[in-house]
Amino acid sequence: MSLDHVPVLHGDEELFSRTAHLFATATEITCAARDLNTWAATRPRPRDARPASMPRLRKLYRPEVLLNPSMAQHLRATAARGAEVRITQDDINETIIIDRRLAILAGDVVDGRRGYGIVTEPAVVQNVASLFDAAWRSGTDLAVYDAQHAELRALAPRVLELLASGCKDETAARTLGLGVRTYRRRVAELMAVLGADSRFQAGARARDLGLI
Amino acid sequence: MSLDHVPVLHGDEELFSRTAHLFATATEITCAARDLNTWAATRPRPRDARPASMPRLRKLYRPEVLLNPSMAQHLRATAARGAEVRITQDDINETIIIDRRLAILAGDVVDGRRGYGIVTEPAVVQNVASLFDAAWRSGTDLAVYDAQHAELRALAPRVLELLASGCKDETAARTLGLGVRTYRRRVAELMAVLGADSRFQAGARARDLGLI
DNA sequence: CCGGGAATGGCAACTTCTTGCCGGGATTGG
DNA sequence: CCAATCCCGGCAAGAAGTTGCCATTCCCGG
Repeated sequence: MSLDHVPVLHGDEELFSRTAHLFATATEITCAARDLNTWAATRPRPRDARPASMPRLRKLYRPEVLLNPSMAQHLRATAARGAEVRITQDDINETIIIDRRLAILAGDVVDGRRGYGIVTEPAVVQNVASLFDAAWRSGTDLAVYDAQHAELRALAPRVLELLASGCKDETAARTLGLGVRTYRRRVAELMAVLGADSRFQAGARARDLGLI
Repeated sequence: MSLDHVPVLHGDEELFSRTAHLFATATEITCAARDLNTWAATRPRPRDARPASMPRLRKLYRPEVLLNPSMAQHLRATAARGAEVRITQDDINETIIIDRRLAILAGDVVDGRRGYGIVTEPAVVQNVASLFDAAWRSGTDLAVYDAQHAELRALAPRVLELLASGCKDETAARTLGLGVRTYRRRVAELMAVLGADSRFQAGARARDLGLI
């Protein structure tokens, strides 16, 4: 197996222009992402007046995407159009798998363009698909997760703002009219959703997601 | 004085195309910024083969820009080309003042484009210029500041990485081969440079500056 | 009206961070 | 070589954040 032959596309435009025909003919698309910067945001919907050969769409995201109202709304709309959307706590890699025969792996951003590795080697694609399946099984359906965390998201923007302002928990809690214990509960939940072990990490991630 | 007539340009391209002639004929330009995303980064140098009518250039930045090696290098190069560069702890607004007659005030980012307010009203421009002067006087010359904080910047990237990894101070210190006390000194210095009161804020700001 | 479940917030024990203090080792200038 | 200085890192007191526990309250379905 030659490991040195993985074509890499640079930037979203190149990705879209070179892979559009694959999406057009696909019957099963699975998609995993840590945020919406990668796939969906820049490609709102390929062509939503094409319900004839609607492929099976499975989308797997990390919970923090739901903290961004517009991202959350986008996902709900996607689900409403027939896609299966799940949320997982797993530390997933950003991946698209088409018909279990081709995988697109998002890489690092270089010079403002993200690299996308195109994998066709069947054995590798199968492995990637297995990893996806495992994460998929561990995921929660969007609607369920959504309901469970409704009250968190209601408060999250203000909590984030207060955290970003640098004030102490005591101050922030009073500002929100909450007890310190409850405020800290919200912060802890927020950090769990962000997958952050420390407040520093939470701050970085929140900024990353454009939540502050 | 009518407050409702401040022309606003949207996005860097529009700003550059509409104000290029102003920069070309200016004899004194002052520039304040919290980071290099606003002015300098996207406009490396207007035309550096034009030393004939070199205007007086004063640039004032917040210390955290120096944490980014490429930003720091850019500033040093700017200073080497004859600009006066200072560092201030003040919470400055992003501003350009041309010949003390026109001020360009950076505003918020909307739809990915930053708004730039163009102010020509003499009284307002004078006020803005006074604010700038005050901050300028409180600033430290780049070379001096640079020397004072050399050893911090050497360690900063690794400290930031460890903070971003979410590990405890104990772990991070040992990873760096430092005592916990020293590691915490570095973190405190870093937070001071970032102007952060909490680690959450520091994380957000670090991410903001692209330091992690 | 009553019992169950969920959210709240006070309490408290612990952990983690923050900082001043200070002695010891390295560096530098005389 | 000595002294001044700087940086390091242990110590410790105190502040801030983390979490389990639990009584109280509210809401809801029975």
